[in-house]
Amino acid sequence: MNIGAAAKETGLPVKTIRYYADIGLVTPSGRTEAGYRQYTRSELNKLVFVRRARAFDFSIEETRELLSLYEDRNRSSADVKRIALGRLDDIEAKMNELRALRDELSHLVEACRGDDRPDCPIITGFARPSTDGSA
Amino acid sequence: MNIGAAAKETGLPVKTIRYYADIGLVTPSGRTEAGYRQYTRSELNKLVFVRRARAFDFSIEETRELLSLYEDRNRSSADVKRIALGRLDDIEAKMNELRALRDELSHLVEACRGDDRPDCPIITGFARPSTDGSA
DNA sequence: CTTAGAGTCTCCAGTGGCTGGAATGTCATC
DNA sequence: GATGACATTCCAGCCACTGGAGACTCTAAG
Repeated sequence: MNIGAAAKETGLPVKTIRYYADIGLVTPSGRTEAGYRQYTRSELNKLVFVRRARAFDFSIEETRELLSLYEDRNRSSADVKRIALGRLDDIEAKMNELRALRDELSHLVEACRGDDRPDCPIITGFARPSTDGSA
Repeated sequence: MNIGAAAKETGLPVKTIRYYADIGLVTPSGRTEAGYRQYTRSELNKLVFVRRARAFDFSIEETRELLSLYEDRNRSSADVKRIALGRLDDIEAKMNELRALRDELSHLVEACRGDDRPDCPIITGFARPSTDGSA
């Protein structure tokens, strides 16, 4: 199967599949005489796996690790769980960060009249140094 | 004031301040004979403003826009509010995305025994194509 | 057989927002 | 005058692609 068809099957852009081949994440089983990458059903499965893992914001390196576990018939589920839990922590941390951001920003937005007058708590809120106001 | 002192005052790395000068976000008022960037109180304020805006995940271009509003004595607060509301929408969207991610991933994690056996719902969950399962 | 168009190849450059490092110059202090 | 902290420029790298140029290959139509 050519790269274009593989792209359609997996929902990944052609460029991305080529990139994954370049970095050795999912390498095609072979090439045609003309040099066209050939993908088998098994590689398509791996590509889908990668797409899903990436959709969960696993990094390429984490995905590579998960992929090797995916391919390892003798893996322990503990190995996989460990990685997933780490990712879950990252997600929680990011969410907390965003929540704090949203709360602070929405306070500022609510305090702002949003009319044609110049006074704006958003601007003044940004101008005052909240972190390290030593000077 | 030299760039190092400006860095201390504003809480920004020297490299970053230099970068902001390069891209014309906050340009130093002048240079010494030796070519050292000189920062005035006013530019320090702008740098702090930028640091705060960036901490809110405003992009450099959004920050540039906010900064010009910050400098504009005749701005309307509506202009500022519009930008901030857009950012707030981005934050909400990102949070929803992360929430969905977390929920799905934590389902998988909960279903995984995490022992030395190979069966792992995380792996199988990734392997099945959830988006576009046309093939 | 030719031609057009779609698909594929490689390679290079750009994205955003810095960050690290090399090589060089300057300033203050001993 | 030597040391060390600070400054300069420029180039490269990060991440995970993405776009584009220029060349080749395949397929279908005429």
